[in-house]
Amino acid sequence: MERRMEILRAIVEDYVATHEPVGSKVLAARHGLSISPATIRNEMAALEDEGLIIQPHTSAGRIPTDLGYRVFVDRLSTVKPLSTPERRAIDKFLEGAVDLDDVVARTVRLLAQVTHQVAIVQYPSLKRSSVRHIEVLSLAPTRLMLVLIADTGRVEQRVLDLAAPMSESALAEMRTKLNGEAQGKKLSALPLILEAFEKNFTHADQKNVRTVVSVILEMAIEKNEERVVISGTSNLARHAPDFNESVHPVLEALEEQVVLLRLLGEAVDEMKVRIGHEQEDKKLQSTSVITTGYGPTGDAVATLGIIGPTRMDYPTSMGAVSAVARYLSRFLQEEI
Amino acid sequence: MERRMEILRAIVEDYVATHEPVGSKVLAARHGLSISPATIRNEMAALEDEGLIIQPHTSAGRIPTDLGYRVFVDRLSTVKPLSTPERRAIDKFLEGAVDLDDVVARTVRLLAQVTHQVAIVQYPSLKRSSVRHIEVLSLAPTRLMLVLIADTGRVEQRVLDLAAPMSESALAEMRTKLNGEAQGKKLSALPLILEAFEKNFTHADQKNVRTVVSVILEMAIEKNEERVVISGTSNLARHAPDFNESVHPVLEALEEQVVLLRLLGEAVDEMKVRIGHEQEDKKLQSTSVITTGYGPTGDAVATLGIIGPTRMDYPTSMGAVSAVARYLSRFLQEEI
DNA sequence: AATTGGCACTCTCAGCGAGTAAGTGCCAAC
DNA sequence: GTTGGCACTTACTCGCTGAGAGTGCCAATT
Repeated sequence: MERRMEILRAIVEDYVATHEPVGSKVLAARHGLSISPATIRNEMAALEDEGLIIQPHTSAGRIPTDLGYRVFVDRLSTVKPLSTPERRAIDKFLEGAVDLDDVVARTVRLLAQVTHQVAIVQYPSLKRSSVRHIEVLSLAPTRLMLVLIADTGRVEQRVLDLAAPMSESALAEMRTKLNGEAQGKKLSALPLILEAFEKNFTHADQKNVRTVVSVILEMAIEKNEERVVISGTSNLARHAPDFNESVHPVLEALEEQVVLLRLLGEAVDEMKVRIGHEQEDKKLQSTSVITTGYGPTGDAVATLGIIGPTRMDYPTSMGAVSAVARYLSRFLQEEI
Repeated sequence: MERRMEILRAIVEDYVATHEPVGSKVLAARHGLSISPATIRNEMAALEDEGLIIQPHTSAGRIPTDLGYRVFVDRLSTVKPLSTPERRAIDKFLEGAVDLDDVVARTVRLLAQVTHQVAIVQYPSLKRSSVRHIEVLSLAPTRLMLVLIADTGRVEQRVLDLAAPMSESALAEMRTKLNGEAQGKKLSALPLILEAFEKNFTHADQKNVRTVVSVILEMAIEKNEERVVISGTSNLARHAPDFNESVHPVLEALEEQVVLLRLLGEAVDEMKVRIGHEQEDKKLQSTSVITTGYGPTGDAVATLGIIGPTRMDYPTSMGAVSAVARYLSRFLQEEI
């Protein structure tokens, strides 16, 4: 049994490296297995019965099935660590970042470059952020700008029009009370906290305050609650033949925010690998996705990952994803 | 001569529609040209001498060269207007937009959808914007946030750390004077205007003020001065065989901001078409690019456009690009 | 002088058959 | 349980051929 798994491992590694179905003879030769091709053939027949490998046609070697990759990945004890120059590259890539947008943009490019796959990085989730500061600016008598700054570094802003002008003193009062109520609180708690907020104000101001509160809630909860950036789509075309006929459906799927968000899922700490048909999305069933959470505090506040052909180098890719997430978390902790 | 151009037009239209080299016989049949295939063959030989069409091989029909498309486009007197449902779709697409980010994001998706090509939209250029408001927020004793609001709707923000704390009154003074100096001025004029700005302050504050000014200049001039968004890359894969062998280099080029910016060029009002090898970028020489400027005031403050295979429907695509730019300009004028 | 029909010529493309190489499954021997 | 041997299956690569498309050119026509 153990030997059979060893053979599966060899098949996966060989196939990933060569992109060609692997036969019993080359397997015996190339890997240091001290057994004959005939024995390997017997084991291969068993592996095929178990649904872990198939032959594309009778006279060809074997290739792993999605299930085969799954077993391969599950039996991995360690992911491959990055090389020193790679680690240095990460440091250099991140070091000049000036704000969150910049960090995220750099990270996604970095991840695409290191893995040679499509990379996706989610912004820290507003849901898991707390309010650091809410600012209210008066741009014109009936026009305000709201700026919401979260502890994860996210900054959301919106311009809004008021029905009636608001005095500078009322504005200042609102600003103070708003921060008094909201600072340090989870964004997801804001609807409850600000429910009757306008009661604190004179009747004349209540309508305006209500408008402001509704926009704040919109920023915090409804609107682009989750943001995702993507990079390295050209890598898809590089291993084009891997995808059933065409990269088109894959590209199409990656253009939809909804799909990406579902792909990343709820942010959790441990690394997740979804292989081929384990994916719900039909268009992505010739791809595998590796994701992991990241966050300044150690708790995951968002997810990042890569998408590539099912025939990918899982140990190396998993190593890269995990390393980039770790570097990013540390960077956020120090800088934001 | 006129007839010869008529034949070129027919070849281009036929080839764009069918994707197949067009021969003299079908040309005579399909288009209402009242001349015989033999005559057409003579004219075709002439067109080939002029470098406007070629045959892929001896026994095939003719296809237009880049130069052929160029002549075809230059002789277009009118672009094709959009259909009513298309126009309605544009209105509907834009109407719910809440801020500039939203408008730009919707526009780029819209343009990709209408043209079935890759769409790119540049944010209004900061260079061509004026200062509407500069805000300075105190997040912590030595930590400020600067918000720069431009008249084109762009909002840039940055967090910075001060070397020493700054009093609330000094901050207020800086805010007032900053707006006094800068409001209404072109962003490109800021370096000159703020050159000796710190002289207005007490010696104790000068260092901090200098820091703030340098960050403002960075926001206004150096950093992401130009931003570009892109959409519809999956459309590339749809007409994949059009590109020399692979979409890979094209996708690669489109991932580089620098390339995109060069592609869009300086914002100018009139529509520009660049065809195949007219492009400087080697990777894009199997594509054509259609761009035009847009802006709330009628003056172009930025550029938008599409990228597709050289074999594209120019009249329709040009119509769509121009229409979307017009709608966007009007929307910005009303809303921002 | 321009246009047209006819025709020989060229070239691609699809289909076919044969030979080759790879790899398997099975069986008998170890 | 492992191994070597062997017959069998199948994809892939050529070269070949015939069909089809389209041209260029020439002589006849208007």
